[in-house]
Amino acid sequence: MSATPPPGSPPLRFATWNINSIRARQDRLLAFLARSDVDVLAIQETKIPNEKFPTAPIADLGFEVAHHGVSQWNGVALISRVGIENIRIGFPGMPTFGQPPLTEARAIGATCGGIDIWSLYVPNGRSLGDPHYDYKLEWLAALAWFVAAELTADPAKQLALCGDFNIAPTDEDVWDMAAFEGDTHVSEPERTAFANLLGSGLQDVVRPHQPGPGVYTYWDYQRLRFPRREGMRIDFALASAALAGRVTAARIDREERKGKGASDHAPVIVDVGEQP
DNA sequence: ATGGTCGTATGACGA
Repeated sequence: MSATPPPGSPPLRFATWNINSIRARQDRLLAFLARSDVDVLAIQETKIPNEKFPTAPIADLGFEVAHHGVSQWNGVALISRVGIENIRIGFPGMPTFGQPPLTEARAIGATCGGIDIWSLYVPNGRSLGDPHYDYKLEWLAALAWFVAAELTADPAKQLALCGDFNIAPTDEDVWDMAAFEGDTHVSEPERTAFANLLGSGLQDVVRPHQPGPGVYTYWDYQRLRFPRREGMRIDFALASAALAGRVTAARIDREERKGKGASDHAPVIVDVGEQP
């Protein structure tokens, strides 16, 4: 068990990646950990219950794992070689879905290398007017409340929200707005919810280093979307002001989307400098 | 050609 570094944190690299099934992507995940030099990786859609999660091969590479999965759906994890402490399953006020209420595995948080980091899988929404769409908006509103409370308690907190937010915040974040007319991910309520989340005290720390248009993190498996460069920017690393000020670089590992057996999402990687 | 593909309780459904 490694210790969390003391305040005055060292530089580190963290990343977020919707891997779309740990079982289908285990070899790719291990290869990514081996080559990317990430210290902390937030993954989403592991699609596996805790007891089946392949912790051992990840541990062999020197990483600790905190995974939250209750079924073959959803599932989130944090993978860290700079310690994992203060593990939190879900966030206070996180909504449930349906009746009877279902608590889904969409959020896990921990302190890694002096940063409070969360792996989040925001509900997809399915379609406008679907109960799942309302759930998505409620989930995002609750998340904003949680972040506001965290930053009110400690305005200097090093907080990172990583994950698949299932929202393209601006028209630039999709390849063709006409293709998304009447669809989720681009609707005004979703974009307002995302803006409110930023308003709780967070910044997109990738965009300043990867200006658009044409910068995406997700490409549908269908219709040759990836080779046609027809994607969406829906995966984000959002940071509190104290952490955002330390970010020195960020990139999207588009290479990981290539070839047989790729996830439909690419990893998003952030470099954090030493705390001044 | 109004789909095309992946993933999951392999069977419809979710993304």
